[in-house]
Amino acid sequence: MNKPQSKAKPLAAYDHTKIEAKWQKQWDKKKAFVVKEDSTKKKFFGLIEFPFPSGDGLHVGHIRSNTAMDIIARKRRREGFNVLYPIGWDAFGLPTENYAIKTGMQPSVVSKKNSDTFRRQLKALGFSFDWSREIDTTDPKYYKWTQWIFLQFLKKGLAYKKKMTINWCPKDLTGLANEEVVNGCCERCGTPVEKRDKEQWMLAITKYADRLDKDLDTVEFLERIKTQQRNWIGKSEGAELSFKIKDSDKNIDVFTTRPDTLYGVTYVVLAPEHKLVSEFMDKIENKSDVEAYIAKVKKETDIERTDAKKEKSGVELKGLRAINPANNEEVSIWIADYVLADYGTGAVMAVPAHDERDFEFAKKYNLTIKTVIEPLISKDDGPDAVKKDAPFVERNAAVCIIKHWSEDKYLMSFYKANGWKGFVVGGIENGESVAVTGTREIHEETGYKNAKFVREVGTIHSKFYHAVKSVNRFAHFKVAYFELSNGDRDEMAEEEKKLHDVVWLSPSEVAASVNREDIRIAWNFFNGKTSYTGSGLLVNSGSFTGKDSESIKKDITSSAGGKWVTTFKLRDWIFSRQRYWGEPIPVVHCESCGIVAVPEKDLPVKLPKVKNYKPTETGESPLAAISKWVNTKCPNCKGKAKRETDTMPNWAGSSWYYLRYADPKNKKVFADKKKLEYWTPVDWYNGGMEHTTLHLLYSRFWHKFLYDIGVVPTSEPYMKRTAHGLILAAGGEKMSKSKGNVVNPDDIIGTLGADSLRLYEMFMGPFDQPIAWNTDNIAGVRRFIERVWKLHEKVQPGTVATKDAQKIVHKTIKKVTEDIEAMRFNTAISSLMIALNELERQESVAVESYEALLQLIAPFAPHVTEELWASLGHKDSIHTSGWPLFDAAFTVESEATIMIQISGKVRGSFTAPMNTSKEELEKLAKESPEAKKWLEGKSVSKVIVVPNKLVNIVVV
RNA sequence: GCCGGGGUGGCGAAAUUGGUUAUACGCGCAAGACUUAAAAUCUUGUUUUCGUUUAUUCGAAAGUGUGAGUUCGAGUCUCACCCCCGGCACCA
Repeated sequence: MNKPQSKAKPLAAYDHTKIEAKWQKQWDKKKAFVVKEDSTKKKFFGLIEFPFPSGDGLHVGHIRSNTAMDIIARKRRREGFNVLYPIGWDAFGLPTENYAIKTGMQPSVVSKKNSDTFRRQLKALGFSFDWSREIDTTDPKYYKWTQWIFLQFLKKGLAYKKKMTINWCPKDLTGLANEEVVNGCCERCGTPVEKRDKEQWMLAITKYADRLDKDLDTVEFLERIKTQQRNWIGKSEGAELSFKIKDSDKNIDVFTTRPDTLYGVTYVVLAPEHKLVSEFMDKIENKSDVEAYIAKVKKETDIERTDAKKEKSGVELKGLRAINPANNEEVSIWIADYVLADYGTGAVMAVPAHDERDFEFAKKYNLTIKTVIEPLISKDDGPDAVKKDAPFVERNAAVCIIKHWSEDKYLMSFYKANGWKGFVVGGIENGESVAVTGTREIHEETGYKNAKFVREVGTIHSKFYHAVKSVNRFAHFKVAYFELSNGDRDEMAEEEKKLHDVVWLSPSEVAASVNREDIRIAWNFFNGKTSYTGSGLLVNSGSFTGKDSESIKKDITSSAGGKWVTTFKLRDWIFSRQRYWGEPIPVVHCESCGIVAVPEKDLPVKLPKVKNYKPTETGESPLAAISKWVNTKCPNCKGKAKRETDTMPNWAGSSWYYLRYADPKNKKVFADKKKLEYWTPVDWYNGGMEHTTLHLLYSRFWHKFLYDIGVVPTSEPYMKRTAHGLILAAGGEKMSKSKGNVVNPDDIIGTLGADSLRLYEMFMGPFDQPIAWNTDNIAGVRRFIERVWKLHEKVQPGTVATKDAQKIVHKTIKKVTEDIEAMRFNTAISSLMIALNELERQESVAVESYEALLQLIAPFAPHVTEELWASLGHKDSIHTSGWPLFDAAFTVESEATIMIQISGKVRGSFTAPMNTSKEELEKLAKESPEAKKWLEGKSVSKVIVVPNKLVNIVVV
């Protein structure tokens, strides 16, 4: 260690422009952040999403993410890690191509110009990137390996060509992947997508669906990222069952997660596109109706078709009947737009009693609704939770819904003890009917004499612990509906009056008061507006009647000859784009051999330079027009062949770029295995939530594939994934060029400096939360930097740090160290400000205190701290100095302030040594003047003492 | 509809695990100091209501989206509801 020799000479005024340029040059020259593999050191691979170099220049959002990871990277370096923090350009993509078309420039030229701007801007922010590893996805030396990976997919049969209906963007004139369609519109330009039938290259991501889902358990991703990916993959387990079509040898296969409701099937529904519909068309009696309906559905767009709010429609296939495999019952067959052709088997069994959509459909077309499940509510928490060791006692009871004789109001009992409202309930005696029990109980509990039984509504079962009787109760509530014919009423018995009042409520008031699940279900039953979709006890279900619906799903499935299967919502990845600016797909179409892969030795298949790369209306890539490039020889038979003219989506290059960082210049392999073993996996990856079901999912898929073919050492690419919140424009809207509300970082760097900008973006709010830009607030962090600069004047060589100064410094070390790890940058900076305020109050500041402060600020504001560090006489960079450690002796208080509370209200405080005994604290509190004042004339009923915190004296 | 995240001063936001008089830190605003003046800088103040004092002051109560609950004690826990943001959505 070199000894600092502070001269305590006043520094010149803080000139950010000079300082920032000076140190950036210096770091570049010294290759301060260039790393090599070093087996003696632990590695840390920190990653941010490499930017797409758009013509708009760097966005303040990039800075938020990059600064956060820069702070972490700088801290790791100083903790002794060998840190890889790389950068590159994800430069293929439509905006560049569109701009090139508009201006007549070559996309490669536009791209180069844009990445030059980005590089200049990133360097101006002082990020500690290893610039020697810079990569560019549009560099043939890079995309050679993107193409190579594609060939491996092809070899394993995971890349395949298929004619299918795809989403086509009429503005960008290209096909899109499912992940790129947002609410039926193109993710990039917002144009509603169209359907087109096209030959497409596909990647079989569905083969990895289960692992992509399951392996989320092995990585440290933010919970919301995991949920979102799981959602998207959409794993669902259920039964596949076959309904035979009567008088034929064909079956309708259906997928269901609720085989327990099989006995409640009253019809089956096919998607209008289902192939059985056309196969049986001649047998359908109402053929013309059916054909008309199919034609109508085909005309609808995806958005119209899948709007859940739209009223469902359908038409019966008359003359066809299906047979329920469970009980051989015949049911009708329908086609309807609410059944999707491409999910499950494209057909469903309809159970209107226990499925919302089926219910709605059945109501509309007057189809049978057959109840096969009665709700069973089992309390598993609270004081009435079922006790494992207590016996069950069954009991039948009537629940009475009672209507007023003249108004649309219903009777409820208001229980005075707990404020609950409920319907009149009474035990059913042996052999008694609900009607008899109900009428009797209504009279006993409410006094009303003329209740008339109208109908039974349904049954609800309930299991709970009956504390008074010390048994578990298994109650069967029969819900019945009564109407009062008039208001004739006897006086309520005294003991009933004590328990509850009688209140009349309107239907909406009833709905608002039913906060217990069983009462709510009873009320819903009565209203008949919804179906019961929960679990419970089976009825009308043959040999399964009386069983618990959850536990017999698999049994019912096998008894009906079905099988238990897993399905996914995830679809295979549409990998072709009909545009110029992407990696050419490295295959040729040979007249005699068909599709032939370009030999690996011939990679890369370079993008030809052309004059016109405008996309075409025909759905053919512009490359198709370049006959010189297209016409080639088959590598196999040397016969005539044409090159594939579709290109890859821009998600291709980004699916493996982090691997290339480990060995960016390798010409023999995409990355040397030893280097991969040293650097990968990525330890910490920060990026945007918008990539969760795109880039993040795609790259996990590629990585797993590369792992399977043995070329990468781990099965997951990223150990940890975090996400930053979006930076919005001042009004809270998205920043966009068209709205003219984009903040240009160059301006701020010019006026206030990169350090201020970095500090502001970290201080503006919680890192993971979206936040609106506010230029005024940058002044605060700029002042902070200036005050740190000025504090230098108070640094005197001979000064011994006071106890207070030491305490605040060590507390700050602790806080900043912890906050950086948790990405709580805003509170880390706030604690640095508090420390500065404290040190400014000192007469003079010890060198060690000031140094510690600078060392803590350094990751946030690397330039000004480097300058001040040097001014203290240090020859080595502050960014190679060890990360400060705190001494617990200074962070633990020796005295505690004890609050005096009287009946929970704070009335005063006193100080006492740490860990003073409870008895002592109580004594001290009672002797305090505040206590004396507030306790006068009162008597103490209870005293609560929390050591080191408070004494609460409760009085009456 | 379902799944996440959130609702605290004029604004961005703090508040270990329920417990040191809620609003740290920053912005803004107000007053003062310095200055011929302004900017910059520094100092002080800045939740609301009520009462009190000529005034500086002093005192009380309420207060973290709404309503209830648990507790000696709730921004923090429970229940119901309202609103905002993000994702998924006729997924069988």
